[in-house]
Amino acid sequence: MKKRRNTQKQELVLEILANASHTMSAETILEAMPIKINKTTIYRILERFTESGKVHFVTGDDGRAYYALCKQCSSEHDLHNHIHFQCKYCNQIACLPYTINVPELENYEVQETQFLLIGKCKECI
Amino acid sequence: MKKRRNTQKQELVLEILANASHTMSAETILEAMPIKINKTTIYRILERFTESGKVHFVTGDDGRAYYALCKQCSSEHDLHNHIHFQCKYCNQIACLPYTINVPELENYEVQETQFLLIGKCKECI
DNA sequence: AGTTAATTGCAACTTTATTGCAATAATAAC
DNA sequence: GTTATTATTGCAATAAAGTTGCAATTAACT
Repeated sequence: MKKRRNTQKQELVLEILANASHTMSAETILEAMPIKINKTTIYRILERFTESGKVHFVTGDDGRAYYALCKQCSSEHDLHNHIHFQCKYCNQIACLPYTINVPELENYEVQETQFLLIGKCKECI
Repeated sequence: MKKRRNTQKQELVLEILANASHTMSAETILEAMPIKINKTTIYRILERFTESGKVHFVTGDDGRAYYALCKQCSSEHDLHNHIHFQCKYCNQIACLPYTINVPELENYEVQETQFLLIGKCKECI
């Protein structure tokens, strides 16, 4: 993969994620796009950013992927081991500023984590 | 919903999960069934058991739901706050005997949790 | 300019899970 | 026991999320 500077579409995805207060699904990002863009492109942009460590995602218990800019994540190879909260009622997923200590496991090599709390958020209580 | 004793199919689902060393997807359970059964029925049985607290599930980062008998889960309203480990290579998800302490959050009411570690398991290292 | 490689769009497709409806089976009421 | 009621199951169709192959476009490099 040759290094190339970000295209306009890639920048827009980053911008949208940067301004988001919650994680966003691919579809929501698509809707937030000010210009016409194909959904496959969105998926591919997100995939590349996830691989490069700019973006991480949590899989909600609805099975959908929710993306966020890596603001809290320190390094390129961060475990993304902060907590996410998914509200069952408004279905939003937020990144919370709480980090979970990943235990040392003999038989497993941990590369990423997904810590998801599920329940009711302040808006919906 | 009236109380009724488990049907044969429901018992079989429980039995399969009880004998499993890892969590199982709906499809895997279907394949493990010794008798003919419709996939919709599997989904509905799993849904009921999940609601009643006999079974819990984790959503893998592939978006699929993986089910397990609640062996480690103490009460009916357990948070299922033990760790799961998903191997990226063999795609198996295991319940681990490590419990994560759920932090007290001001603005959120936690009802369930999904703690997933992702990486490489002993078999695949 | 011409070559090479990355990016994007489009349509078709795969996979997982859900829904509506009819058929069946189990419990309760008589 | 027979009937009424309610839960369970099967089947076919559908929904939703994400993926794939291929052609077209765009950007960088020489």
